[in-house]
Amino acid sequence: MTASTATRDRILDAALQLFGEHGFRGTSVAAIERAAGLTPGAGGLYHHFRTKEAVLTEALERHVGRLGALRDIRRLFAGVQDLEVELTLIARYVLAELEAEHDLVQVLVLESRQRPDLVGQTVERLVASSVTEFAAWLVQDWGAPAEQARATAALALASLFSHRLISPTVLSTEEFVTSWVATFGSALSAGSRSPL
Amino acid sequence: MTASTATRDRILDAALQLFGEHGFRGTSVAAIERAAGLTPGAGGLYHHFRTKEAVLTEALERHVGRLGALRDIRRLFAGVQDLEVELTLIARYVLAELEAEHDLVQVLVLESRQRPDLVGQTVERLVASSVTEFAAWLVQDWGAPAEQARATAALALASLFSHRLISPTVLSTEEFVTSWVATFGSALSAGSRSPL
Amino acid sequence: MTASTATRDRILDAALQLFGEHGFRGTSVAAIERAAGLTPGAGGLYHHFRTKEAVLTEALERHVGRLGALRDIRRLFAGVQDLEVELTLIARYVLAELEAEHDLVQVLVLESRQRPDLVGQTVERLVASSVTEFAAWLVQDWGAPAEQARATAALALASLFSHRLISPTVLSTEEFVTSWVATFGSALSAGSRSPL
Amino acid sequence: MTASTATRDRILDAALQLFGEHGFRGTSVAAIERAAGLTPGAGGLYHHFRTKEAVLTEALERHVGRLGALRDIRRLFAGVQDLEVELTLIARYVLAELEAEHDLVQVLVLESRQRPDLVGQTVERLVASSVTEFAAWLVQDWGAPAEQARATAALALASLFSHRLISPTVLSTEEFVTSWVATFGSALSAGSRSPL
DNA sequence: AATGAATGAGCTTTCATTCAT
DNA sequence: GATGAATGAAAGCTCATTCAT
Repeated sequence: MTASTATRDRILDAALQLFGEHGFRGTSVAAIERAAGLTPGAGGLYHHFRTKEAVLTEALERHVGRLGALRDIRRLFAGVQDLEVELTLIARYVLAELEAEHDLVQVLVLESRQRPDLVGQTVERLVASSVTEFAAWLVQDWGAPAEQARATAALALASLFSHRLISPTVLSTEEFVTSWVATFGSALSAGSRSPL
Repeated sequence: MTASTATRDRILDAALQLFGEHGFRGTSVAAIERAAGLTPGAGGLYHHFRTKEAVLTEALERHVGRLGALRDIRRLFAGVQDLEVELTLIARYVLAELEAEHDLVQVLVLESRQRPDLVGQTVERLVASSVTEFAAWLVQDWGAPAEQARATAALALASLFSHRLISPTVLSTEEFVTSWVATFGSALSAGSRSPL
Repeated sequence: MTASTATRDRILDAALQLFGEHGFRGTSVAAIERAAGLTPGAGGLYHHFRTKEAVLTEALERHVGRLGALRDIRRLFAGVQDLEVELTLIARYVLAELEAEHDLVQVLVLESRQRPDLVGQTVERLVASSVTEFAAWLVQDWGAPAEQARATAALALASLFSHRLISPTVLSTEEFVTSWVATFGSALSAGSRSPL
Repeated sequence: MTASTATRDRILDAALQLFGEHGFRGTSVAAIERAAGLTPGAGGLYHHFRTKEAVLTEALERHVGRLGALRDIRRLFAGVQDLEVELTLIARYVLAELEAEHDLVQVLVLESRQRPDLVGQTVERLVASSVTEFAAWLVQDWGAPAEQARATAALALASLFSHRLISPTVLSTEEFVTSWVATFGSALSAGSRSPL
């Protein structure tokens, strides 16, 4: 079972990376086996998973937990006092998470249309809970009006999600973060004074 | 020539839609032929295109021009006087364009990793020019400081690009637009007074 | 009909050459059309021939007549008096004919197994009549014993047919001819004196 | 390994035969599979060979060694004393070899134009070494003058190579051999007395 | 647990042939 | 007489999956 588990994990990691690089259809079972150190094409994968699809499902389940860390925003950044400092920390943290789980993100992007049930729901849940957490933090720690908080949180996260489209071609990550903090910092300040 | 051109166009349209739905690899030539009204599997497509890949290339070329309309921001929305009104128009316009060319956007997202030369460059050019145009508009019409304009424009467009991730699950499009206008409107007002 | 005949002939010539180069199956109708100056793939060939096979049949018929010239040995080389001189002329003539109709020879070689009825019989007839003519010449002009003449003629022609296998790698054509004349010249002299 | 090797060999044998009968292009992978006892069209062949072309290459390599036996002329027929007896043995041996490896010979003939590098060189090497061996035997055992020996050997083998064109239509194999021995026997005798 | 072999279904592409223009 | 378009059939090859060893 020890060896078994090790192989299982190697398969899952290899698969997620390959799925992220070439998509689900673009990745053959043989390629996964090769990347996991098994003989390609010999079907060794099927001792650990019933189908190729099951590999995807389990790989997502296994990795999605980590991205869930986005939900911990409130816990992680409570009590720093200064809005701009905290926003900067959050932006860097979210971008770092997205980067660390880039394979996963890529799979989610690539496969969400093909597997709305499996992947689509995962994405929705992830986005929804992140927004909710972010919004709650804005309300609790910074006294943002509830109506506005959710919308601002959604917008702020939305722009972070598109970071890869902007950086590094159009803007460096640093400039991106600075601008992000300034924009949403000022929006929040303005908002608290006179909510939309 | 009439029938020929008609079939060609039908193939291109069908292909782009299918590529957007199932990706390039996930779309068979037979499926494209069927969607274009040809006998599936009979290879009729090859009377119009040398390879399946050539279909992708031409479909992108043909449709990218339209999305290029994003570059016309300055021309379209000059002279409305009121910042909030103009921003609202812009947001709606960009979202409508993204929606109208959703097949294309989807293909760009799905295939940009597999075909960095063909698709990746297209995306980069599209994003870069949109940001540039938007920034120029901010500077010329609203006196935004040049340094800040580019960063704000990038951020504003980035959040629009992620709209589909947010709406309708988390926020309705209307709420999204309202919030977007408020956020970037206030950021710009604040920015002009005291640039970063 | 004039233009028609011209196109017909161009098709036949182009086809025979291509068949010789790439075989019957290896030559597409489109390739023949292109080589004949028609639009490839447009089926123009079918205004002149019912099928691709018919092109082969007619091309063979048309060209086989020329190779038949091998049968004219007797007429061409009667009365030169000197055996070695005449044999040299014959060798060169046969090799030149084989070279001139090399496309045809190649087709006969390539397709004789696939089409024993069409091609195989042609080859057999060609070989048989050449041998007969050559033997008759040996008997009439050089007094070779009839029993031996046919066998020697067969052997002599057989080695000429393999000339391409030998020249130029192993022997130059000149050396080949010289040796051929010496060999069969001496065989005939020896034979007439003391038949096998 | 047993089953594997058996299937591999069955594929190679089936392929060579089919290539000889219908040529390389005329033989489908499915046909080879069927002839080798695999499910036609299922691609089982590709577990043993990377491409159809690789099957040809390996089949040639595997069988060419046997035809190489033509090079053993000297060793096989040393010391029989009587020229006519030895020539008869040689003729029968070479014809038997050509007959035994008729599939191979046929492939070499059919494909030498399409694949000059793979097949053409094989043929050239085979012919050249046969001629060289035959000539050496003539020189060593029968004192033939070196200049003449090579040319006579080339001619003698050339006529054997064309045997199939002659027999059985024009001459029986027996008559062919008898005539061959007489012709080249007398040429050699004449040659030794008065070399060209 | 891993492998070599096999298979059914699918893929992209080619091609001989037909037909309306 | 020639062309553009279409089609049925088949080609070489890939692949997810199964199974005996």
